[in-house]
Amino acid sequence: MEPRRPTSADVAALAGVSRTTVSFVLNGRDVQISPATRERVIQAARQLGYQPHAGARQLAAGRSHTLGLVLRQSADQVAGDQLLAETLRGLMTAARTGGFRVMVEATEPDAEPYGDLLRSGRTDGLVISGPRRDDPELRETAAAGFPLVLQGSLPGVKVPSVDVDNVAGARTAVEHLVALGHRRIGCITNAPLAYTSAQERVDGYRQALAEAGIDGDPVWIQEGAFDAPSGHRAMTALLERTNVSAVFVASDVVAFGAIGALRAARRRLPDEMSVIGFDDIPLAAFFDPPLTTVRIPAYELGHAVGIALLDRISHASVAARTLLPTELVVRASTGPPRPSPSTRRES
Amino acid sequence: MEPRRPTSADVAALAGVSRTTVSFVLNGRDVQISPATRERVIQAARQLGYQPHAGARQLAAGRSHTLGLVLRQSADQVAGDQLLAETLRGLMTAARTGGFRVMVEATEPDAEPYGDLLRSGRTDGLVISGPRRDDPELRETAAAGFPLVLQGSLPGVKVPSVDVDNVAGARTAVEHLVALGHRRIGCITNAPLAYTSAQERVDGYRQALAEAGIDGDPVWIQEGAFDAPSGHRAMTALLERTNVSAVFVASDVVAFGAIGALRAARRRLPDEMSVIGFDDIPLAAFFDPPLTTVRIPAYELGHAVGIALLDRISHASVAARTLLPTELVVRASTGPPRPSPSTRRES
DNA sequence: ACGCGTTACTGACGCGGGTTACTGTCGGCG
DNA sequence: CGCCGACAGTAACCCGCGTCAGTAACGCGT
Repeated sequence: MEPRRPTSADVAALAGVSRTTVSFVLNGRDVQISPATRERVIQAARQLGYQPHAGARQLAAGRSHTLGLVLRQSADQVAGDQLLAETLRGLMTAARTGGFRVMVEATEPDAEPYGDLLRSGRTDGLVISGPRRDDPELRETAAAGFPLVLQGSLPGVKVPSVDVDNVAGARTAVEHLVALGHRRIGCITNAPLAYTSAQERVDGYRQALAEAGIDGDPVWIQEGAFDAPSGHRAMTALLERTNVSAVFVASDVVAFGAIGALRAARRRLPDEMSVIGFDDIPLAAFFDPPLTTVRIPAYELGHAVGIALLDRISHASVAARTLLPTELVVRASTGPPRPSPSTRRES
Repeated sequence: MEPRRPTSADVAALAGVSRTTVSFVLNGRDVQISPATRERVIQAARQLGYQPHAGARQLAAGRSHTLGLVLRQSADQVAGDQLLAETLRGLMTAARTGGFRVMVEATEPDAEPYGDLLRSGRTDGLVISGPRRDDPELRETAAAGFPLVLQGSLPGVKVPSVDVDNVAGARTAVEHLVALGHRRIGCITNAPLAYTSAQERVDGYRQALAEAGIDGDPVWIQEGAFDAPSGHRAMTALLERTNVSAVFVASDVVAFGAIGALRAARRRLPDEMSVIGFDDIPLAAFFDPPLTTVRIPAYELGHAVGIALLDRISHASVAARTLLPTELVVRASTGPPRPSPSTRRES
């Protein structure tokens, strides 16, 4: 027989006060309790190892003190997400400052719904990570007034979002290539363009080209899709169909595959081709060559999205859109273009 | 004004039955309800979009239907854990089959406790991931009778554990090197030997050497510590102090750093040095060269640990120790030793 | 001495759903 | 015809806590 867990009534009995007083003291309500009593209650609680029952508290107070993180991505994407752990850590840290915990739910897009997390009161709010363009459940849930915050961007949805400044980050990357002297700059996306982040990074790429007075060529842009093999394919296409001297790959993982293709084609980095990535995953510094990339502040992203959600839950005002700055990390995969191998191609 | 969420009383009213009946039907209790009534209740619940209140249910039934995942590692380790996402997915999938959700908690060792997750009733059981040798809280919590399952191994603790067969995996790796003809085989650990997994992998390495009739040299073994830089350092030491022709690196991430050191030393893989890793992280296939390694079934690991915990919670019997098999994945970083550069060293 | 406002605390209700013991009804059988 | 048991369903209590309305005691001014 286990010694039944102590309840607030036990604490009250031990401290010689009413249960109400215990509740007031432990929840730090307005000071209508004498310091002496307060201390007695606290001691009693400590002595008993009292821990409020989460369910009871939730039932009575109407709040679960739990945040939900919904991973709205395919299994492969989740598995390949190098930054998830960091983002999660940031989110948990933020949650903890508000006395919250984090519940994680991975649902393939168009598969199981997540709204029950809210409707069952299991969570007080949700962080939706990496949604696609369309998500009916998102609209419904938001319309129902549940606190939601997007991690990522989704134009046209009235939900606060926190994201990395993809456009600026991509622009920075391409500006770096331009500064090195490149004029023919390819782009491999991190995902199909239906994904907002992919679109934004391409936008940044285009902006940088425009600012540099470079006429882009649509063929310079190839689509990647989250993983290294897609980068390999895209780079192969780029080598076949263009003569770019540098490539902005909007994802380190994809860049990894792209570099593999360069290796297979016996193109040396950075002499014969510069490659700049995006994300700065933990292993980026250990690529061969060490990858120049654009750092995403993953921890801060998780933290910021957590704070935003906490604010929403407490009805504080939340910026409709928060963009976190990225940072250029120059390593060894980029350099000036070679004078000119001049293998100009037609068309 | 939001339309208050429907309660079981609403469902009961709509179906024209008592709340008790609703509860019986929705929880699938013994068949003392006529099919017609049953159907009416189900329809009513569906029509109202009824979702039981998690807190109330937890309070009444005493179970939260929530699993906790406690990451007992330093922030850096969590960030660098390439397999976490997969393991988490497996755990969530297992949880879902039992109607459970997953709550994640990352606590630095010796920092915040996690026992309150259990004592507050927020979770019905915990998966403790990657504990070190010692953890007083673990012993206490286990002794208090809370359902715990370790993901990893911790000798001497009476808690069921699920882990990868590190010993066999390491042995397989080294046997592979032996089969290629190597006799001087180094080892870089994945972590300090205080970590069980590191110790086990070294044990496997030693076993394989012994079986092959090779007298190991203590200098052949260098300690890595989770990240690539540690692998770089360890490999540098190995190059300076030994003349091994192959190295078993007990972690792909560490191997990445080790390969960096080889590159810096202008040693070509696999001609001048074979390297085999452990884990088979998503990027392993895209190393240069593609890394031969030992695959950890990360998803299955998470799934198995989840099932074990679910069993413990429902008082089913659980194996004290479950070991999942690994799989050798041969890529291009290993090959036969070169005939003999014969730079035999003394000592 | 009395009234009145504080201060310090408590009684009792309700949150929503699980569950136990009970009631009423009907068919079948002796 | 009367009794019994199975069947279908229900009333009422309980889980542990937050909280509002209320009460007792006390100080203070007149």
